[in-house]
Amino acid sequence: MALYADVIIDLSSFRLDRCFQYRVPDEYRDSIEEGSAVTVPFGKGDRRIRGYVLSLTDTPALEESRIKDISGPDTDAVSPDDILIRLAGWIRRNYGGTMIQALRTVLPVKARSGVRVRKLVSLRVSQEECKEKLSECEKKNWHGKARALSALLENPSVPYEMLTGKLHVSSNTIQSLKRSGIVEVSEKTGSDPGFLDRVGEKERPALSPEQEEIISGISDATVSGEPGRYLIHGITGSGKTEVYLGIAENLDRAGLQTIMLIPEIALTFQTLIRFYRRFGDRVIVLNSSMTPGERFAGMEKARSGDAAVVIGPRSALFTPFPKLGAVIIDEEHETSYKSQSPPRYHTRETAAELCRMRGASLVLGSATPSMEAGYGVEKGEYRYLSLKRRLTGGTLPDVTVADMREELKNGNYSPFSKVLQERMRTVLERNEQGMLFLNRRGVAGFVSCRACGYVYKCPHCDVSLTQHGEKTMRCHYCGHSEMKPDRCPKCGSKYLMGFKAGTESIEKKVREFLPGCTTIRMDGDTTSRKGDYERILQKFADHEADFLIGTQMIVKGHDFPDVTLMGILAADMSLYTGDFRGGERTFDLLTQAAGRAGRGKNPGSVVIQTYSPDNYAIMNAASQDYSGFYEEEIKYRSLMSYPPVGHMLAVLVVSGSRERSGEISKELAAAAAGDGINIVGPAPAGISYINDRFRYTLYIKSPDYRKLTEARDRCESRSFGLDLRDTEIQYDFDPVGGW
DNA sequence: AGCACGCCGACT
DNA sequence: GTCGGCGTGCTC
Repeated sequence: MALYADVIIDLSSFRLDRCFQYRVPDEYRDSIEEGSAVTVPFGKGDRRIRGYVLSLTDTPALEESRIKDISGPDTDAVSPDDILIRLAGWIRRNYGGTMIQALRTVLPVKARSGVRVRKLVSLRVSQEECKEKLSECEKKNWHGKARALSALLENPSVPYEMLTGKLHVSSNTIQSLKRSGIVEVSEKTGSDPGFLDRVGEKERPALSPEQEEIISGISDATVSGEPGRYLIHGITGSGKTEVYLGIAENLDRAGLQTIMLIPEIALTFQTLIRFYRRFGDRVIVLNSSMTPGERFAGMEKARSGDAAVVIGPRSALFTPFPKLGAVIIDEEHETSYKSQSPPRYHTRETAAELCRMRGASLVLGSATPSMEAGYGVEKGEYRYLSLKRRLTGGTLPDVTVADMREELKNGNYSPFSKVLQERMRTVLERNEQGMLFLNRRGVAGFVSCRACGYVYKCPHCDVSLTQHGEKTMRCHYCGHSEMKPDRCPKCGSKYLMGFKAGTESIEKKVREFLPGCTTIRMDGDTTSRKGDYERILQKFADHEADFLIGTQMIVKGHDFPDVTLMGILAADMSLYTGDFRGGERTFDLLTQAAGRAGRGKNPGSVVIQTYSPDNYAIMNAASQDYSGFYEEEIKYRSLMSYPPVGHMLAVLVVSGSRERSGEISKELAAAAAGDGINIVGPAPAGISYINDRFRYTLYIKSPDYRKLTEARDRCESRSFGLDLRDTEIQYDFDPVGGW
């Protein structure tokens, strides 16, 4: 009966983003179904190309003679099931791009190759002997050996790359340990982390009543067929991971699987080990260092139902489990959950859709929930659960806000306030450690008054203006521009400046200020090579420097027990980056930064330096008050109709000439126009010129998301009639991070 | 995307 | 006369 198949061709061009009809030969009548990956002849030369059958019919849509036959099933490709196809369709509709791009993001690559040989390092001596050796190494300041031994003490066997990679033990060091007969190096093939069978059972931590309640609440509801959406709000160290484990375990008992998502590069050995201890080889781990073959093996294991949990970054959302119980998104507010290439999907929303389709629960976890999650709670779409107690000990740090306007008034022109200077001295005297955090997001630079803190903002969009050239300031949303005046309109001071300072100059100033102190710098420049990041953190953990100076990357990281001071040098930098998420980003960064100090025995202190001490993001971060921040921020979003209250579609036009970009973006703006939507711009993009190409952006706003997808459809149909050679158009719904 | 067809300039 | 430039249009 099904004679014809609507096939989507595996070529990502928006001109081919539609179905082509093929005949299903008799011999494949049974084997080809909806979702099947097939090989079809395409184009003049009938070149063989992969396609996916989206639907089957028995009526031809065009002349019989023009319809070609399917060559056969494509066994080198994975065929998506109907849910995955529907999810891909949903992604295409909601985030733009082509259907084939959506399918490609949802499907694993089939490649049975490149299974690496993994080497394992394990202990050849008893625990006691190892402990002795460890203290010996510590005395002799053999940091590398000490790290290796303490890892081996925790786990009888550790992957070789884990030691050389994350823990930065050189292969020489391992050789030396091997020669002295303390460890042995064995090999294991296959994609399973081979040390599993040697990971000992460890006693489970006792659960707090809070944790128990959350675990059973979520898993009972899910198992009994009433999946829900939850937000777990809990500070670092409040035991979120234990809750995730508990949920996954309960679901597993009921035969349901769990997808555990973590931000990019955030998968620590510790987290991993905890999942392995609980689930053994029924955990699938996905990470960026895996070959396509290993990834595919993981997906097959999931499909077969042999696994209980998958842990990985956003792409792990598409793991084909037979019976999905829950998707857990840890650190849900992290920006890496938004894809930055088409289709620019957001993991949180896509997971919500997947869970809806599959009857699974969605669990978000964060110490500083996104505005989207908070708003979801407010609207009753998410159930709010909180973990208030800090289980791992350590006291909340004492936070001081230093008003840099006052410092200037008092003649302090250095980048360090008086308080910070004092605390830095104390750190050095007590042989403790300090971190200095320079927020360098938003390179372009806002314009502010150093005397009173006044910041120039767009009169229409209420985001900070950005300096362009010597004399002009511009809004990245609507293109509004004005001259930079000589004097501050509020206080008349002439200390108006675009904000800039680098970690390098700060490092120099620290050394000048405290001669004899040691510093390490961590930023884009010092972490260009693979492994630099871990190496620097490890050096600092080994107390090889008194101060660590760096950008946002120092905020996330392991606990440093000796760190008692966190200095945030310019809290304002992330506040005024010319987009509407500045406040949220600042609150998140400051809260996390504050949490870095005082993780050990000694109490910590945090100094936040700012020109806007009464800004609500800064004030609420200082008092660690999430709901206070949320209340203020949602008012602003609501007033300006920014997400999550309203919705916003960014359209980026890139072309080789400024005029063409401008013209095309104007055409699209005209095409997008419609009822209930508001068009802002077009204007030159934040970065208006890169790689000899000119970029314009256009923002389309509406309280109703559907109106935005409709506007996008109008733009797409209009663009068929435009000459788009040398031109690229990208769509980004509810953007995170700018262009 | 890739490939053919097609209509203009300098070459064995 | 013909080889080759890439602009234009189509692919079930």
